[in-house]
Amino acid sequence: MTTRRLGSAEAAELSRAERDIRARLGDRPFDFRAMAAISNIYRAATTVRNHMEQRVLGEYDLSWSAFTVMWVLWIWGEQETRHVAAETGTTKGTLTGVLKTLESRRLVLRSVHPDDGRRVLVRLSPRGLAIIEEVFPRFNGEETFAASTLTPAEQDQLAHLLRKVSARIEGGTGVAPIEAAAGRDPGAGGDRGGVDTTAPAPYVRRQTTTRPRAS
Amino acid sequence: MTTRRLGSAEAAELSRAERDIRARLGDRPFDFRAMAAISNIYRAATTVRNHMEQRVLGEYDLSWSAFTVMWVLWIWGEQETRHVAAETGTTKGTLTGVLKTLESRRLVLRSVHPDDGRRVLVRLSPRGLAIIEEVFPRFNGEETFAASTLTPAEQDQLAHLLRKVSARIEGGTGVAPIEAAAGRDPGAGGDRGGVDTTAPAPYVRRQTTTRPRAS
DNA sequence: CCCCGATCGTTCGGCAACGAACGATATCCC
DNA sequence: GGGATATCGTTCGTTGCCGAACGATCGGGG
Repeated sequence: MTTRRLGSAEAAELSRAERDIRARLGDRPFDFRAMAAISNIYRAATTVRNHMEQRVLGEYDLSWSAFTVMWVLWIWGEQETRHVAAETGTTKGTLTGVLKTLESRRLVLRSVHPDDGRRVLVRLSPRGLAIIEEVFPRFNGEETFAASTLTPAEQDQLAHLLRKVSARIEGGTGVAPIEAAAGRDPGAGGDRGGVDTTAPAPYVRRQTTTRPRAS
Repeated sequence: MTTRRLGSAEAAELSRAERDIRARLGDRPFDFRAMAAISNIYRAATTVRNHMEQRVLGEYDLSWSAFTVMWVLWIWGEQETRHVAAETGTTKGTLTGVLKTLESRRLVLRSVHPDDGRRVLVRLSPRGLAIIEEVFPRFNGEETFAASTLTPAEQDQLAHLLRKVSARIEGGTGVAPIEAAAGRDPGAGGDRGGVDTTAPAPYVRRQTTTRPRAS
């Protein structure tokens, strides 16, 4: 397939911003097709997250991260904190703070691992369980709403395409040539005690800026 | 890994997390199809952003927000800060901090609006211009990489589906209708299936003006 | 002129998030 | 056994990000 000029059908769908970008950069050899696909992922994600925070989570005074932590504990039950951190996509340090907040509100309970004094187990309190059982159905209702302009087949297609993008990045090493990235298992050696290493929970958050520091 | 024997074509593709969820919640009337579609948006976005920060932005000591600000100034030229805030999807308060950082590194320049002492104009410095012209091609190269497991037609399809989701949420009213809130004008048009004319810049963190806090 | 409301950018408090450093605990190996 | 090493969660410093409060500035009306 040759790189073709912008078709009118696609042009009609472009946002003003996307048209401006082509007006500004159109003469340079950028990959506008990939740019549209990838950047719209980010845009949709922030839109969805803001929607959820405003419509559902705000009412219960839950942050996104607090919700994801409770959700993980709901699905998988009592967990070691390191598993929760991996599953929610946060660092250990962040999780400590989130758990402190949740514990102060008596939504989760911490306890020391009986066989290993270094580890800490965390689980939902009865109160936390009641909250998540009330919140999640509403959350899922908003997911239905968000996807409601897509047909069922399109929803499946969207999930399918997104999984391929995630797998590409998670498995690959970047622009540097790699092979068979999609099917690889990069999780060898990681002991996560019954939790999948390669695929985090759906509502993972590792979004705010890190500053990997150059210099 | 490619075995299909779980009842549906999609089942073979589910991550372990997604299978566990169905094992835990499968007897409840949730919309698992929408859940897969929407939650994978968030997961892919997190993956993409982390990838970009580590692979490209980190080398230049740029945060994601700093990059988006510079990118907006690159495409649209000198802007009033309120426009930059709207375009990058941050609040005024956040932008102040980001601009302060960028200005301290001499990547952007601030100046008072000649006709209105309240407003502030911001533009790229020559140094900032050099940086973004060096960074963006690499950024776009990583977008190409991220999308490289998709065919061109699939990339277009992905962008198309995501635009429909974003438009639904940005223009729609949600499950529990809210009006007023005002602040931003989500374009006329209302609920037409998918074409979005008032979208912000691609790499935005979308933010709505008024957030009805609980209690 | 001068007040009044509106607008704009900054400041501030609070939470989230990261990486690095740290102390405590467990395990390995001689 | 006992010291070196590894692992785990917490603490610490910095940045991002938000909403609210604030001071400065502009415009209109009396």
